[in-house]
Amino acid sequence: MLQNIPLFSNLEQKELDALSSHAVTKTYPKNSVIINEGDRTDSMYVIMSGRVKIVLTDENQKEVIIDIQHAGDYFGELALLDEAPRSASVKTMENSTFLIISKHQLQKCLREHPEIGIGLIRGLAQRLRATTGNVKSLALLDVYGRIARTLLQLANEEDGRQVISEKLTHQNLANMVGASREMVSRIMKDLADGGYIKTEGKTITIKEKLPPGW
Amino acid sequence: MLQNIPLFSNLEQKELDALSSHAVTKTYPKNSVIINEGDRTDSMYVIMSGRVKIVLTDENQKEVIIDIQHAGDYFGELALLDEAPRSASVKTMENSTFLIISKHQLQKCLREHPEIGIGLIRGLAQRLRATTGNVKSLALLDVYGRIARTLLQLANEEDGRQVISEKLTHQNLANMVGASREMVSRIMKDLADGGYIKTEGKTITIKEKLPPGW
DNA sequence: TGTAGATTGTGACATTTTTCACAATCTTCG
DNA sequence: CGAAGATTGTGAAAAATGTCACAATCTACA
Repeated sequence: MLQNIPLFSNLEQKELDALSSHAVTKTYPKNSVIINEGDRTDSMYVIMSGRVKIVLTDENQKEVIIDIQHAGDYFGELALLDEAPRSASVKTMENSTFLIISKHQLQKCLREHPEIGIGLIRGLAQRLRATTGNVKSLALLDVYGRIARTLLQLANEEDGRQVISEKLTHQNLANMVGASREMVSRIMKDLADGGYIKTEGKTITIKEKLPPGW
Repeated sequence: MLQNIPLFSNLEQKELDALSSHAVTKTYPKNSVIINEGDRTDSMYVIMSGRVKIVLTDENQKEVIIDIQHAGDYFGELALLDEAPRSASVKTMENSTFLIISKHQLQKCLREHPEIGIGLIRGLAQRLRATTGNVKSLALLDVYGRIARTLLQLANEEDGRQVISEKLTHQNLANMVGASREMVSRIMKDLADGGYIKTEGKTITIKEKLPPGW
């Protein structure tokens, strides 16, 4: 299973076995909290199946979703680099199972396979760029612009069409762009009415280039 | 000079010499653009003197300031990790001089001194946490809250008082929190009137705990 | 030391976004 | 299948924030 994960893909079979034999596999039901912002836990999690959201939460439980991850993705790796508390929470959006690798275990593995470290760092750089992009959106775009950007980022080319297969409620989208659920509903409706997107079942297709400023 | 920079502080004198002898020192006047978001340059810059702002810019020149850096700080290190274009621009806020280290040069140095890599990574982790905190503010706090948070972050303890020595215009602050200059003026005035902060010359003192929600 | 340019303060309005309150659909799963 | 719970759509009103337009200070430097 691990060999499908880019981060570990160039480990040999026996290393993979070593890693997974020392790691714990655990399954959580939908809506479980896996990591709590502020906690001082330090394991890294590889998603074997399911889906999670990485969130920042308010004292009033208002949340921002900074990422949604799927099987093959991993989170919690920041704890490897310092002793700081968790910077975000992670919650399952579906029944999900994880491979949980302890900091100790992973560090051992890193010493033997420095190339994993490189991968980890590259991933970190990507996350920083993505998060920086988020700041840019939040500070410079209005709600419409943020939604448009988010939709485009979620979309994958599928025979000439940009398709979003991620199952998202308006509330989810709202939490991703830092806006109210109602605002998202209205804008999604406008986009659909304008012929820019089409919702079929749970997938959204972007039909035309989204209008730049509306 | 380099030995005062934490990142390089545990290099021996001759390494420092080697690094700086292969690096270029350059001075730029106030308001120069050092790095342009989107460019594919890949040097790292150490600030020897002066002050810069790391900014994200709009097509209409509206900007967000994601960081302000001083002598001893460094930027541009993300380019070491991948081939991606610059994720932000850097502009001098004052006449500033930099030590410019090429990617090639730094990589050589890294091979000989892996501990520098560790420092670099730690710094990266910190930046990611800081940027994540920024997203949280932008998405969950109103302008007042974002200003309060920014002021507290800029402040340093100085004989029992929280003092901000950074010289900031309201426009700067506005660009840091993603708000209009006028909004910042009004809120700063309210804070002063309420006795929460006091501006003396160019330094701001936070007199009392800032009211949580106002 | 003056003065041009930058910065700040502020009222009046315009715009954007949120909030509230329901009704109307969907979905899920016992 | 059917009911409970989630999700969506929408109008009206409130709240937050931005914009504009100046006047009043500051500040830097020629």
